[in-house]
Amino acid sequence: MDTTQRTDQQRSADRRRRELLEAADRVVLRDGPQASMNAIAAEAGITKPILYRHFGDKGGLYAALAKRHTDALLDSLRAALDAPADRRERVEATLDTYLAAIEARPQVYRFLMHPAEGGQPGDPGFDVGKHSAPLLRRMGEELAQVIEERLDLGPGGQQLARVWGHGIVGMMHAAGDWWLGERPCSRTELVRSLADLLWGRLATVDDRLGGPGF
Amino acid sequence: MDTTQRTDQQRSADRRRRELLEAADRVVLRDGPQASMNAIAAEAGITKPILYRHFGDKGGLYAALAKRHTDALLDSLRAALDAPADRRERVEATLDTYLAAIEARPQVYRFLMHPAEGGQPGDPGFDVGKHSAPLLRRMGEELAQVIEERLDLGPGGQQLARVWGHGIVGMMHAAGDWWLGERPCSRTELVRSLADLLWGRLATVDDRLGGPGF
DNA sequence: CGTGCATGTTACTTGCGGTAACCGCAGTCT
DNA sequence: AGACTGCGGTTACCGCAAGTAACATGCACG
Repeated sequence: MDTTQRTDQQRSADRRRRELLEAADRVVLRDGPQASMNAIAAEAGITKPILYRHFGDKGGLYAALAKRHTDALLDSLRAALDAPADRRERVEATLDTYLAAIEARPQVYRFLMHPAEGGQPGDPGFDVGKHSAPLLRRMGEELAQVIEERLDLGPGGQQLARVWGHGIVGMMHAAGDWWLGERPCSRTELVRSLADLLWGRLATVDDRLGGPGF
Repeated sequence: MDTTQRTDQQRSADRRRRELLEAADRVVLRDGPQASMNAIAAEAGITKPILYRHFGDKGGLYAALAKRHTDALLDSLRAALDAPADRRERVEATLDTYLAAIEARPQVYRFLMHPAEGGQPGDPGFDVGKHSAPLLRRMGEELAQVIEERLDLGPGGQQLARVWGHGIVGMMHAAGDWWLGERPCSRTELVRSLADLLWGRLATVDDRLGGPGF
């Protein structure tokens, strides 16, 4: 019964944790990445120290929250990647899925990408080595794995796949970020342009008249 | 004489400003993106309010500092872009230049990429819409311009060039960030892999045996 | 009943961005 | 000379957010 009690407690703790995460989600969706711990606690109907008991520090809460969204997004991306179509179509579907996601919930997206990692706690041991958003890294690694699994890249293929994974993800991210800010064209146009880039059009397009090309 | 006096003052103010920027540079190089205004002021041998008189707020100082480095980096990139060689070589040179820069001074690079934009001033009007690092945007626009100037992309070419500019820059950035953290290969290898990606190898490589390719 | 133990609170500390108010010294005007 | 002004500088402060210590409460178990 000690065990049953433990599990009971653990269950309730997990439920609580989820409620807290959903509250955090709501407030982040409303206030953006600058959501304060106080605000999140208030939204959850409790006070700060409980948050800290559950998540350690803000980074912990961020990590938990990010994991949820990242997992969800990665699931969508995997689905697009696994669709029964040719390579180009799958690439386009994946790009479109990502762009649709960031378009649908820009606030969450910004939170994931810009954790505002600066730490000014008395303790300077905050991990400064952490820099870019974990989301990018995870997407990069994931894509790398898919590439490596499915394409025959020859010797050194694993490394090449990782470079490509991170590179493609970065391309998607930067273009998406820019597009989200300026909305210079439709989503489908953007997808086509990026896919064209990935398909090597940069290498084959002609120079402009009167000078050496790019 | 009013004018001469004004210019004198302006000169000295500009000199001061430069000194301050160099001090800020030093401390950012030492402490990373989390450098505090106090620390910067101390390094410059003065106190906070002067910094604020010169730069308005932290964002202003960041912007000034970022402009310096961004300008310098963009100059290098332009040089690489303008080298007398064929397109592929120029692309590789550009990638290598960027990677060499971030490799040489990772702290500055992190500062530029992650301004820790969160604003908690009493004034809530802080521009939350600003998100990703201006450096990325500027590089993207710059590259877009070069692409648009030199390549004949047909109708809609300007838009395509911008997408590509931001996309390529993002690819470079994400791959570089990952590489800087894990150092999985040499810089030249990374450059080759990225250039291969840009050259459309993704589209032409064979599927792995036994399943549909990526 | 009292003893754990998890849950919750209030009240505090620290450190940062940002500002107000004051200081002192050049030069200038009368 | 002596009051006026502008500018580089400082101290001392506000507000706010992260994070913590210490105290309160409810509930199972012996």
